[in-house]
Amino acid sequence: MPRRKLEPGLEPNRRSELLRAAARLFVEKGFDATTTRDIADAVGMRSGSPFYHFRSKQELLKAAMVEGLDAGYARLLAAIDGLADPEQRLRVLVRTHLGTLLEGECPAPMLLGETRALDAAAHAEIAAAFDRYQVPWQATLDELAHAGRISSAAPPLRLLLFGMLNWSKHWYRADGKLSLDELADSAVALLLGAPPGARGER
Amino acid sequence: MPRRKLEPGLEPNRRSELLRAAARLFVEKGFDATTTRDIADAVGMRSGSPFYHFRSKQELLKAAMVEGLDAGYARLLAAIDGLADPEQRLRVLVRTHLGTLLEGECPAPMLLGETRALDAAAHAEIAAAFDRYQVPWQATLDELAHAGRISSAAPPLRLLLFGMLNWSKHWYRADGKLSLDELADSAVALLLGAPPGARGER
DNA sequence: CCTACCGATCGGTAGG
DNA sequence: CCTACCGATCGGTAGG
Repeated sequence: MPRRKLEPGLEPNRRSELLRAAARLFVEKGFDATTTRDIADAVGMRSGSPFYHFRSKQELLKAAMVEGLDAGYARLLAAIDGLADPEQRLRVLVRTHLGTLLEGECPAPMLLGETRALDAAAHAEIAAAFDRYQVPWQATLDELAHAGRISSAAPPLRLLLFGMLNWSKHWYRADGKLSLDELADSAVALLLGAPPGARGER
Repeated sequence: MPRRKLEPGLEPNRRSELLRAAARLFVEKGFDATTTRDIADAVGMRSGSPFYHFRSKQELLKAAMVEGLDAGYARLLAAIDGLADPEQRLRVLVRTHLGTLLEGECPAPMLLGETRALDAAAHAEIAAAFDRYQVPWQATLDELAHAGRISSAAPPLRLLLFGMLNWSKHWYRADGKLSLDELADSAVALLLGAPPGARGER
């Protein structure tokens, strides 16, 4: 017996398959334009079956966002592990974030606009996940300010930075001339200005 | 006879009322979640009547975007009229754009994500309107680069700049501590770095 | 611009 | 996780 098709719920994979498909479709077509039938089709289920795994379409969105953000957070921590220089760390944060956003399967920040449909409790869970995600960013900006590389690390700076990165989802084309590395460099250069020692250490 | 209620089409106001209501609702609830009945209600019409003015819901979105962008463009030109200094002009462009976006009635850039629902012809019209809107920005950035105030005015810079401004729609609260002037200053400071002469001319 | 309406679709559920 | 289905809603239209 190769693999029982029955015994639902014992395949934890199905849940995350649904989540990934939902995230992709929500980004592609929007929350409202994506039907639960689309999501079911994408993973080879029948129309009613997603509701065995999730109570509602809203919960699918909430889970996709929270789990997507937490996965991105883990990727961030792994990428900056051991990097002591805040400038280098900023560069890695930016590049990793762009990778998640533009190449990854669950560009959670792009779904921010879709959360209109969610209730207050879901908003709170998502906000908490965003807060976690932003911790290493703010820490790095604080260090840069302390080192005099930027004039201030007040909150608007972090928000403007995320804005300039996240908006790239609207215009960046993977098949264009601009590579992700170059885009990351442009963003870091915009934030830090030209390197103080002319051509920098890297 | 105070005012004929009949004779439709002779009131050009109704069309722009529909457009303004549609833009506001599309931003608030999203294109798909906004029904043509919502839009009709918002201007006191019956459910079928918007279709007397617009062929489809899609055309309502397209018209709201194109006319919103062109109105913003006109506001931009009026605001920078006579400003010779590129740094001052950038500041005014940024502040005017934020005003349109965060206080105005038709924050067209925020509807960019909703255009998924439109066909290629509509996309082309909207892209043309965006191109018009960006002309004074690129010109100003080119001047700043020429004057040595920024190291390069290559296209990614303009796109990153729009991103950091447009994203503020997701987090900026008019009732918060940060004023629009302060936000504009933060954005300009991020782009230009600290003024070369320490505390600048303004 | 209104009335009356249609065909299609959608989120969700019962029961297995 | 499937079958079968419901109630509600939605974009759009005919005819005036």
